[in-house]
Amino acid sequence: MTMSRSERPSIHDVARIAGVSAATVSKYLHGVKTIKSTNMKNIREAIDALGYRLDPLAGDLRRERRNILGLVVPDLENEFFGAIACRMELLAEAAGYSLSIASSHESEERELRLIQRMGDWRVAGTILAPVRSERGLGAKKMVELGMDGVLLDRVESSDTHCTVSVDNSGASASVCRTLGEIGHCHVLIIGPSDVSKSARARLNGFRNEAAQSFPDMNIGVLVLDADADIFREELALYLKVEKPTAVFSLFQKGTLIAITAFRRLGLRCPEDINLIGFDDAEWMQVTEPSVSVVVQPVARLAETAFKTLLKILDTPNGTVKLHLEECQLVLRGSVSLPKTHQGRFAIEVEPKLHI
Amino acid sequence: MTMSRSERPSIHDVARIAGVSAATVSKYLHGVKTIKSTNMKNIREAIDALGYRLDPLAGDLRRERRNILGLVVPDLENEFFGAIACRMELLAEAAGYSLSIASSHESEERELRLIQRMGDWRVAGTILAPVRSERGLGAKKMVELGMDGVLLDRVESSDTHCTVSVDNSGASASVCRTLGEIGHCHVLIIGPSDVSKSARARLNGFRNEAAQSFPDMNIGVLVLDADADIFREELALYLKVEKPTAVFSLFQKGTLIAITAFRRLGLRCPEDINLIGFDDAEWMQVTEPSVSVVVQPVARLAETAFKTLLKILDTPNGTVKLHLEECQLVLRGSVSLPKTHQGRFAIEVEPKLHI
DNA sequence: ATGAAAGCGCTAACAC
DNA sequence: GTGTTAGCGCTTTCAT
Repeated sequence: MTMSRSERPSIHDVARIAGVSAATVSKYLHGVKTIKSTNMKNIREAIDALGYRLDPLAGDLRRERRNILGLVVPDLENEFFGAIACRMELLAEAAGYSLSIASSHESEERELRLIQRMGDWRVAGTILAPVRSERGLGAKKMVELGMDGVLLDRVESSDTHCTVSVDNSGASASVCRTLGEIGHCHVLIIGPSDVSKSARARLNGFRNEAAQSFPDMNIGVLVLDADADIFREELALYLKVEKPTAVFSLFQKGTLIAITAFRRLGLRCPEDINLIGFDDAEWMQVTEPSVSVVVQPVARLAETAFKTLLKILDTPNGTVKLHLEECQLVLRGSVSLPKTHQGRFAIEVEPKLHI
Repeated sequence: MTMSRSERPSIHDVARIAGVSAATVSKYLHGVKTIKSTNMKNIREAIDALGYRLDPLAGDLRRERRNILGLVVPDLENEFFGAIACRMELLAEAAGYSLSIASSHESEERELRLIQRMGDWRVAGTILAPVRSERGLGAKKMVELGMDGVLLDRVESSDTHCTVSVDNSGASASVCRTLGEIGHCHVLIIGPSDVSKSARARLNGFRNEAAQSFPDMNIGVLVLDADADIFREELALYLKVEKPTAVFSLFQKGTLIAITAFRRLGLRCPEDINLIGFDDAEWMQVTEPSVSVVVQPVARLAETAFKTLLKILDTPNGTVKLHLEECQLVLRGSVSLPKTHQGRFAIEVEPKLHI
């Protein structure tokens, strides 16, 4: 009773031992119910005896559509995308797919190559969190190759893709309203160097809300375009000279830099200056003061993107659509809150530490 | 000039158009030099005309050994393993492999299933960062399935696998020496609930060094076994009652909790109490005070593990071996440093902020 | 309810 | 140098 010629038993080995054909074993393995029970028993026993396991790769080669999904994120070292990857992994698994995870290391050229590679693997669908936007190199390539997929997180609406993103603009408007209502008339916004869609949406969301609700608000903008240390000095200079009463950081790194800048200037927060950051992190609850932040709904983001992808795979002619997930503004020690406050977004004040 | 029957051109389409056989195209694609230059040209043109791309899956099915490597880590949300995954991705790519990344979500049962799955895919080799240790479910399964691979990061030496890890024990000894030389006689060590090999090595490394060099040092140990908030209260109670002069946290979360506990008790750091944490993070340079830490050499860890794996794939009978990578103790504000200090490990005092 | 046969796209042995 | 042939391990008609 020897195996074909390879190390590992194939479906034919199982078939031979069970006294049926490979086709029947294949059916058994795929849950086809119309199999004589004696055969089922024989097959089961043969599988156990051999320790047989289906080779997903071989199946995928034969199948019209492969059971593989691709995920491309800008950076796996980033906790946010790490969390996204974690969720996707579970979701893909639950849906019977393998997930191929890759990261573009914040390079659009690499993003392009990764999309190409996903295409090479003929993945059934791809979730792309682009480096830049829905019009970046990767998204274009997906169209060019006719690949199904959804765009995630640094995107606005697109007419070629379904996109899933956080409501950056709305969340920033909420931040603006919060600061405005407290009475801040001069806010400095600090943003990342890259011109990612989300950063721009955050900036514009704030500006538009200010223009509408607080026309007198003075808004400064500083962008980190070189070294972090240089940026910190620029920031310190601005704080010293212009004396804004609040800082809104559009990205985690900026939030960190702002705190260190405050400390070096001897600025007390929230007494001398207030701070709100976009995107939460564990350490932000531990700094002195703890940082008020816009919390992004990572899990919901992943789920929406995934469900949308499955829907696209089901119905290739689905409508192209933008999904927006709402954020939550969590106020902590870095903002001096007045007695009453109300905003369109959920606001949680000094929550229990979730470490 | 029609393609076989599939959407995408196959190697046969290229062959037909170029007027050669598929075998020749295959050779061309794999860099075989002995091809008539007119044929090379024709092949190149056919490939361009069709937009042909090699299907790695089909090739892998045929090949004796697949060009896929597996990476299993405990948690992708964890920056440390995110960084590991990032490096591995690049290394695998450079070596001509696809990398399949999966995370066990800190569950040994899941780890087992993931190893099984890597086996199903017949990956050429697997890098496993186990949930528990070199004797966990995943490592056992690898042996059972005869899978080649190396174990990474929560491991000591094993006689079934090559293992790559940080010198936890040595780094902790260095921490012990540092604290002892400063004059601390009562140190509280806080550890994670899980009984991971690294946590145990860190604890023992400290204890052994203390036993040898500072026999009078009083060492308390507190383990986080339930909720973080409960743990913080236990910690606060210990600090208040036992009054240790230094805390050594074996894990990031513990470091965070220690800082908040200090603040709530009104303990000034480093005046009233010193703190050293194992494993660095960006925010640790921003807290007040900044946290002294043992920095793990992530990049070197990944490289060593990867190189070791390649060596194993080359020479199946290589010697089983433990690779230890040295850590670096970085002293920041949370430790009150005396004038002179020397240790076996590199010590960097108050470095420039790298944000 | 089952099996024979064809083939997914590629590679490898070997003959020419 | 190049082509022929024979699969890799599986799925999928389609006939029985």
